[in-house]
Amino acid sequence: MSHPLIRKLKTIARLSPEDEDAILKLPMELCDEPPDRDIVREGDRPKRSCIIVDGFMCRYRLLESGKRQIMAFHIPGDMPDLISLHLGVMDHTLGTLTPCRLAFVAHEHLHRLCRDRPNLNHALWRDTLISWSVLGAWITGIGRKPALNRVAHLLCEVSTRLEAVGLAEDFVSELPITQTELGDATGLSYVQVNRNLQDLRSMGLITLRKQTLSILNWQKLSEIAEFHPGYLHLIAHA
Amino acid sequence: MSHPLIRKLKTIARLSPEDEDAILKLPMELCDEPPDRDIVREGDRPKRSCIIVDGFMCRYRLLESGKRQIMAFHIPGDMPDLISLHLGVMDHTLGTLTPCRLAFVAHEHLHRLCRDRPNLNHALWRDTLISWSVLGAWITGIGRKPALNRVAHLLCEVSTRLEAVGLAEDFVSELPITQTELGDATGLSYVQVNRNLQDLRSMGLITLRKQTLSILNWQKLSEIAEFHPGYLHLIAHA
DNA sequence: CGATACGTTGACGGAAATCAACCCCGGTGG
DNA sequence: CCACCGGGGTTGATTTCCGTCAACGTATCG
Repeated sequence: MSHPLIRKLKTIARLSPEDEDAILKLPMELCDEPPDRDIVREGDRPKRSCIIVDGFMCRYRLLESGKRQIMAFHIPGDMPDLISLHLGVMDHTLGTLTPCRLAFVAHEHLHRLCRDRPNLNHALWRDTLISWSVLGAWITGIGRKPALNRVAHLLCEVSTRLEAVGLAEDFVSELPITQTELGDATGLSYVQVNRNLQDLRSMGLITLRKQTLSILNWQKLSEIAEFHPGYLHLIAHA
Repeated sequence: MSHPLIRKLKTIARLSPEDEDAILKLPMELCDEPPDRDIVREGDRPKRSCIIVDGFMCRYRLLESGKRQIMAFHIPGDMPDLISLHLGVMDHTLGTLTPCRLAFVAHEHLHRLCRDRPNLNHALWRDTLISWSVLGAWITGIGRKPALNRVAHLLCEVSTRLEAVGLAEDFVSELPITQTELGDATGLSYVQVNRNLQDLRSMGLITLRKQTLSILNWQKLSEIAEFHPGYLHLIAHA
C-alpha cells in the first residue's frame, strides 16, 4: 500500500512520480497514540504537523458551559494541523478519537517541500481550502437544517471521504464515532442523535452496528441530507 | 490612504516596502456594484479574484427549503474569493450586502505574486487560514451557544475586525447589515435577532441605530459572547 | 462478576421558530 | 404636498423541535 498522504492527495490533485517521491523522502517520525488524547492544544505553537496513518481524529473547541463543538473529523491520509504551518498559535484543539498511528513532519521540511514542488504546494493548498469548504457545509447544516438532515449529511460526507481513500466500499464503512461525538459535531444532544439514527434505520436507509455503517439507500439518504459532494472537490467527482 | 489590501494584510503579517510595492503594481480593474448582487455564484469557475475597496460582502449558501446560511461577512481590505485560486469551482455564492467598490485581479497575477514574494504568499495563506478559523468560531457559536451569546459574539467580531483596518474607533462602527442577514449568519430567525438585540440594548451594552453600532460595555459584551480574539490572529493582539 | 462506557427510551420543559400584526421612515409619483 | 408603498424593525401569541433529566439495557473488560 502506498503512503496514506499520497493516496489522499491523489483524490484531490494530480501528482507526478517526482511528487510522490518527494513525499516518500520526507523525514517522518511515526508515533502511536491512544484514543481521546489531545495531540495539539489551543495555545500551542507546534513546530511540526502530523499525517494520520491510521485512526480517526477530530478538532474541537470547548466552551465555558462545558459543551464541546467538534469542527472536523479527520481520517487516514489527512494532515489535520497544516494550519499551524502558517498561523503559529493553535486556536483550537486537535485530538484522537480512536487509537491512532501518526506520522510527524517538521515544519521546515514542509516549507521546503512547498517551495521546491509547486505542484505539491498547490495540492496542500487545495487540501486546506477543502477543509474550509467542509466547515462551510457543516455550518449550513447546523444553522439551517433540521436534526435528521444534519445527521444524514454527516453520514454521507464521512462515507464519501472514506470511500475516496479506499476505506469504504459498496457504501459500507467503519465508523468508530460515538453518538455523543456525532452530537458534538452536529450541534445536537446525543439523545437526539440516537433518535434520528433510529429514524434513518426505520426508514431502511442505513444500518449502524458495532461501528459499522452501511448505507442501504444512498439516493434517499443524500436527498434528505441535501448532500452535494461538489464541496469536497474530489477529482473523481469532477 | 494606502491600498485597502495592504492595510488589511498588515493587520495579520509584516510586509516589507517591496511587498507593498508589489501589491500596488498589481493590475487591477475597479468596478462598482449595487447592493444584493451576486459576484461569484456556486458552480462558477472564476479567473480572477476581488479585493473589497469599499462596502460589505458576504458568502452564503441557499437550501432547498429557501433558508439561507451566511458563512462569512467580508469588509474592506478582504479578498473573499482567494479560494477560487486553488479550488477552481465555487461551492458557494459570494455577493454584496451594500453598494461595493471592488478591485479585480487576474489569477495569473496572483500566482506570480505568490511565487515571487514568499512573504506575501505567507500573508495570503494566513488570511485564508484565518477565514477558516473564523468559520470555526461561528460553528462553535451556532452549534453550542444560546442566541444571546451568538449575537453578542458576532458584534464583537465584526467590531474588532473593523477596528483592525481602521473602520471603527472607540467601539463605534458602521454596521450596514439587516437583522435578517444577522439571522442568516447566526442561524437564528430575524425575530430572535431582534429580541436579543433588544436585550443587549436594555442591558446597556450596545446601541444600534441607523446602521451605527456602539459598544458601550465591551467587557460585559465579550464575556457574554465568550469572545476571545485570538482566533482572528491579529498582530496587534499577539 | 462488578464496573464502565455506550446505546436506547420515555417524560417534561424551554428556547427559539413561526405566524401575524403593526410601526417607522425614506422614496416616489400623482 | 401628501398619499402610497416597500423595506426594515418591533412586538405578541402560538407551536414545535430539541434539550434535559432520568432510567434502563447491553456489551466489553479487568
